[in-house]
Order: sequence, then C-alpha cells, then structure tokens
Amino acid sequence: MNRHKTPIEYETKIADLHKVLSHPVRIAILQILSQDEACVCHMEAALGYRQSYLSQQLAVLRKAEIIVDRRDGWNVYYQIQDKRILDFISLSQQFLRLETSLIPAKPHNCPCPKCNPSQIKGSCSNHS
Amino acid sequence: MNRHKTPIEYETKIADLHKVLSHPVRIAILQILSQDEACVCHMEAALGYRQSYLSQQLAVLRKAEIIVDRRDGWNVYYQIQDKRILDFISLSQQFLRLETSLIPAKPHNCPCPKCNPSQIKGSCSNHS
DNA sequence: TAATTATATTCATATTTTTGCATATTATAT
DNA sequence: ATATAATATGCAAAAATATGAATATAATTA
Repeated sequence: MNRHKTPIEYETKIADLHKVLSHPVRIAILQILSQDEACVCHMEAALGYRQSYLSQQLAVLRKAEIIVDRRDGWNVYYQIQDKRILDFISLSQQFLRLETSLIPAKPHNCPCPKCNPSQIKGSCSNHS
Repeated sequence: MNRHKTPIEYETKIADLHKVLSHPVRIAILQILSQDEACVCHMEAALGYRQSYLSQQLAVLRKAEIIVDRRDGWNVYYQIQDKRILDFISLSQQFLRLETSLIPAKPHNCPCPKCNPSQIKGSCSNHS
C-alpha cells in the first residue's frame, strides 16, 4: 500500500500554535495579561511560582510572538502582542463551559510598582 | 516570600484541550472529519500513516470526547462530536494567516466504501 | 470453523517537556 | 565601583509524549 505521507505543514503550524497554549501556567499568564500589562514580579505574586520558572514560560510565549516585553527601569513589563490570541481562551471557556479563573486581579502581596503606584520607586524584593 | 501557588484548574482544563489539538496528525484527522465522517482506512489513504498509528491518535481524540465512532460491518466510522471544535482550527487559520491544507478531499487510492460506493462490499486491504 | 478484513491495544524505546536550581545579565542607587 | 533589585538563561533530572512493531480483537465471508 501507499506509504507516502501527504505534507501537513499547514496542520503542523496549527498544532504548534496550540502547543504553546497547552500549558496551564502559560494560560494563566495570558489570563493576567488580558487585564493589563504586567511585570514578572506581579505574576510571581499572583501565581506563586518562582521568578525563574515564570521567565521560562514567558520566553516560550515571547518566542512564539504572542507577547512582547518593554523595559522600564528595573522592571520588564509584558503585554500581549496580538489580542486575538485571547479568542482561543474565550472559545475554550465556551467550549468547556467553564466557571471563572481563580487568579486574583490584584494579588494580595504584590509589591510591584503597578500595584503600588504611590511608592517611592517600587521594589519587588521577591528574592528568596 | 509567598510560595503558595494559586489554584489553576481553570487554566489546566484550557491547556488540556489545547494539548489535544497540539499534534499535526490530530489536526489533519479533524480536517478530514470536517468534511464528512470517515473510516480509518480513508485517513490512511489520505495521510499515508499506518493504521495503528492513526488508531492511536484517534484514541486520543476519542478520549477527549472530540470525536465519536460508529461501527458499520468491518469499518469504524469516526465523526466529530461537537462541531465547535472546528472553530479552533478556523481561528488558527485566521490568526496565522494560513493558506490551505494539502490533504486531498478524495484521496487517490482510497479503497474505502465511502469512496467506492459501487463496490460489492468495499475492501480496504491496506494491510502491509 | 477457518481465513480475511478493519481496527484497537500493548509494549518498548526515542524524543520532548517540564521543572527546579544555580548562575548570569541588566539596570539602579549609593 | 559596589551592592541590590528584577529578570533571563543554562543545565540536569524527572516526567510525559511520540512513535513503531507486534499482537489482539471484532466482524465478515467462505
């Protein structure tokens, strides 16, 4: 029988996009960024993962050109590059008939400048 | 610092759905099923992968309740359970600005009964 | 019942991902 | 220059996936 494989670059590109979205922490990051741009220390406070781990997940999203970063002094703020990526999340929500995310919009102990606008040059000091 | 992780079941469910879609062959299968129900030997002819490999991918889609099967004599016909799953593919198409899939609607040497309605009980005989 | 067809499952292995730790980098303040 | 804050990267072990080969199951026909 015919063992020649028909080319599926088209399908591979679609699969690759979904692969980026196939990780809970990356979805959580997008969930946070859907509200507003955020620095890593904010995500750290909101999610409870270590900074270096979040940086790795952010790198995946950055490489896939789903988010972009902007530096402001000490902080690097991430934001969503193409808002249409959020359609995948809302579509999933409908498809799976999900309740809502548990990620706090304003995390309790977030030390980042965005959460503490009054501060004299906000310090995250999340260091362990 | 706070090392407590906030629960992300919500995000995990979304990620799990995307994980199912993060494989080119599974996307290709959905692409085929978007036209009409199809038996495994049809997919074998259309894609060029071995039967057992396709069965495995079909099992993943089946377990995720994205497709359902129906037996008719020798053949097992698969179809999409909830058509809304195809929205993820069309959304990806738009997002990535893709050209079209190369999977043949009517594969050249497909021996399946659907492709050969006249036959006196179609035989796939794709066996190697 | 035996042979055949279509499909499913099991198992072993190769490959990728995930995850955490340690360390590097970049910017700022003193 | 040095210390500190925020973030990024490299590496390695653990976990999960992908893949193919062999085999099993279910339906059909002779």
